[in-house]
Amino acid sequence: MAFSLNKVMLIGNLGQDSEHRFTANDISVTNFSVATTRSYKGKDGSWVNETTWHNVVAYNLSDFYKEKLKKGKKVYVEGRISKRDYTDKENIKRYITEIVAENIIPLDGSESNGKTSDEVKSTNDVIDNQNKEAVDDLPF
Amino acid sequence: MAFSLNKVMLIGNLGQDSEHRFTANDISVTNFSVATTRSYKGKDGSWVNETTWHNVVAYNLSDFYKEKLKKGKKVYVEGRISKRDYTDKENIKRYITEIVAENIIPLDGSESNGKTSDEVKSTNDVIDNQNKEAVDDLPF
Amino acid sequence: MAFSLNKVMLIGNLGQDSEHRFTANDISVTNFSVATTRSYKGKDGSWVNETTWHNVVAYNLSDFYKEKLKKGKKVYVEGRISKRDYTDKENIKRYITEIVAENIIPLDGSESNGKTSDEVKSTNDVIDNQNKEAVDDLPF
Amino acid sequence: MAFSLNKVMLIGNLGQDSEHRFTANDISVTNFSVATTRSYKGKDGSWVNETTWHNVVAYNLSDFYKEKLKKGKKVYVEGRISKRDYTDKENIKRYITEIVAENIIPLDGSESNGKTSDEVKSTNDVIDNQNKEAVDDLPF
DNA sequence: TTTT
DNA sequence: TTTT
Repeated sequence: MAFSLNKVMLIGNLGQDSEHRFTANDISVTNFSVATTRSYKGKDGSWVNETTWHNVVAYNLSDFYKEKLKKGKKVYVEGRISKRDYTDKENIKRYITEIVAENIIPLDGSESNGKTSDEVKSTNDVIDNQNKEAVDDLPF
Repeated sequence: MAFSLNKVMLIGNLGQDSEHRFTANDISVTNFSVATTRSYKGKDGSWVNETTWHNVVAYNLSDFYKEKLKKGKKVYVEGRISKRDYTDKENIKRYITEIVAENIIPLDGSESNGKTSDEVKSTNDVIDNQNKEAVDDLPF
Repeated sequence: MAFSLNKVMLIGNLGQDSEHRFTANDISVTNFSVATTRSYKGKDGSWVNETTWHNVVAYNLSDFYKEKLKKGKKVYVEGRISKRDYTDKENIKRYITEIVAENIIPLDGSESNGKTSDEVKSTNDVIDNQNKEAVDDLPF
Repeated sequence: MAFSLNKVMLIGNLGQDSEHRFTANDISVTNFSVATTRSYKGKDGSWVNETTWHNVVAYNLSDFYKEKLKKGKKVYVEGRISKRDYTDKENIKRYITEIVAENIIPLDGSESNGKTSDEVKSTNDVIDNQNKEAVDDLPF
């Protein structure tokens, strides 16, 4: 079935600097968490803030994006919901829900990084590599 | 911080009939699961189908929608990602990720249900009740 | 500035069969229009239906999709807003707003077309060709 | 038909300060334009930037949002595509495509405006007034 | 657990 | 011009 849609769009701030590693296949993997907050009026009429933390994983990000993904920075993330399970050290099966990023837009001021848009290229180009076959078999 | 975005859009099929219950506060709660499938080329060049099951919860759905949400039916769901934890019967803390539906569009043929659009009203109207204060304090 | 987002998502029905042509560069161009309808309560309390027609253009669609895009069929279209101008036969400058499709999902029953998913491939693969350089220079 | 979807999501910068007026019915109307830019590789291999200007209209915005919508500011706009026609001063029938905003998120640094989130309330609350009947009969 |  |  290729006739389905699984799309997530987030705008929020990073809780920590993003973390980077490489797989045995030399795929770059970036992880970071994004907070979104919903405000609603509670029973007593006061506003309540409810924060949700989203675990995001991005493959083959360029250094340009890695440097942008720092603690506190605001970012737009578009991707898909992915679920996987693992067994923790206490031998309990755990389930994880992650957002696999397919497009990232840094939303904070540029702080004059000296890069031209020619150097940066489109975000889409940077991330579309995730669909390469090797990535699809990553062990996570 | 109300300046964030947490949006999910799904198109997929229900794995089972939706389930309905009422809370002590008389809030109608509907649960169902939606499958989305991603196809990608595996290492050996053949197409691989990867299905993700999404748990969806909708508040205060009208009977019209409840009747549409049957096993196998295709549906569009727009909502937000919500996470909560609970302790299972073995006293293990478990985390759940759900989609809280804010808009639902049935995508299957009408099968001539005889309702006029005046009777049905807008989906948005039906679901926007979820933002009523009572709902925000549901115990789940 | 590559740090922007221009995304459109439609679910609606085709008003007519899609039309197909090829450019001098041998790029396949598909055009069709999609209706979306919004219902709202008018001043007198009765429901009013307001239909908007969206002009959609898709590049390099496979025959599989071309055959699906027939009058009356329901479809999901994801793409971007594009504007262009031209001078009509009365020498008046006209402006056109189109949706350039980047993903299409047929939403109507399959009517047993006999194709396997291996033959069909992912919609994304089919349409991602639009980003090839040749397409970006199409004379419209 | 309430079974359709017409959704637009933009992230871009305002070309000018937003403009505000009131209708005879005392509905606040805010207009502004947002630029999005797409980068693609042209035939000669160099990057080409293609900017699209989107006309956005928002109803019943609070002063808080009006003050944020200034020239150059970055903003997220979610809404629907709306088309209307009018006859210009040369008696030519013209067609306009606008984005009717249903959610707006200012994306630039807060510059310490001294408002608490309690004062600001949710963006959604601010804008959902647009669905009030009076608005639906605005003469444009 | 669905669907094509 | 579609659909429910």
